[in-house]
Amino acid sequence: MQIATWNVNSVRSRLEQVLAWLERERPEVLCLQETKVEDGSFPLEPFTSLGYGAVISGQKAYNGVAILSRLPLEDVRIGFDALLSDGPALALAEQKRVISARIEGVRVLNLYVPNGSSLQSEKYAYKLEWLACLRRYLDVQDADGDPLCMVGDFNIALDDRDIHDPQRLSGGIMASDHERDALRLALDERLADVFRLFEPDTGHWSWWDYRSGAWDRDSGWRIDHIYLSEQLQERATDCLIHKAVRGNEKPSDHAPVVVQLQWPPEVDDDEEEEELE
DNA sequence: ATGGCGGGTCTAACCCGA
Repeated sequence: MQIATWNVNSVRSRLEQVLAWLERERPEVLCLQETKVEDGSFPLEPFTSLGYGAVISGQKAYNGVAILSRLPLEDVRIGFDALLSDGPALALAEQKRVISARIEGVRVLNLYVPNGSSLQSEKYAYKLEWLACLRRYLDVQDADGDPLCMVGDFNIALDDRDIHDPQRLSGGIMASDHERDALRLALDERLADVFRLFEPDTGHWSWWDYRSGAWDRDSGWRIDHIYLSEQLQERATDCLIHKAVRGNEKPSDHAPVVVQLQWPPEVDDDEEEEELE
């Protein structure tokens, strides 16, 4: 089972590229961020034609998330307010950044974390509030007991290996202590960045700025992540960034990230014998 | 570098992203 995440920077602008990639790669699940479209205008039909069901939560011009799946989507939850009824969760619900569904018994949570703009900005305070709310949301969600695959555009480089020029950029937006701590607090030992289970080295990016020739200079950041709970970490065999997609004509500034899972777990011989007893 | 590019929509002396 393959689960992918991709900030497409407008699903309508990127439609032909997303469809071509889906036809080629055929992941069971693709989570989209920055769809930038209200639900009534989301292009559902091209995806259903390829065999993908969809659950969506969008708004005009900004943000927007969706989960596309060739397997049944169950128990869909939209916004932090699906699990939290307090003031902060309700206030954060205005921006469409959170959607989840259960797929083959796995809770797939798709997030578009606020960027924060700059450390002095009100948007940075919003980002920290949002991450604090994420932590509380995950605490409530834990009661489900389902294995968790949390994906998305986190707009945070977890450590300096994830930045092309840490000397210049570390400590700034997307690489500051407060936001890194807030994300690590939300992860709280229960979730692992699956890319790092396979690749310890720097030099692997998922986002390249449209400006300043960042792509040509390979000056990127790794800010698109897939986090797995313990049960799924043991089932992961691969996590790849589809870098070539960033070289397309009219690309998104993000590349897709894909995890390969042995899921549902194969029943091995020992277990079969136990079941027969 | 209050820069760069490329989405969006109130098509602009616009806003926003990362």
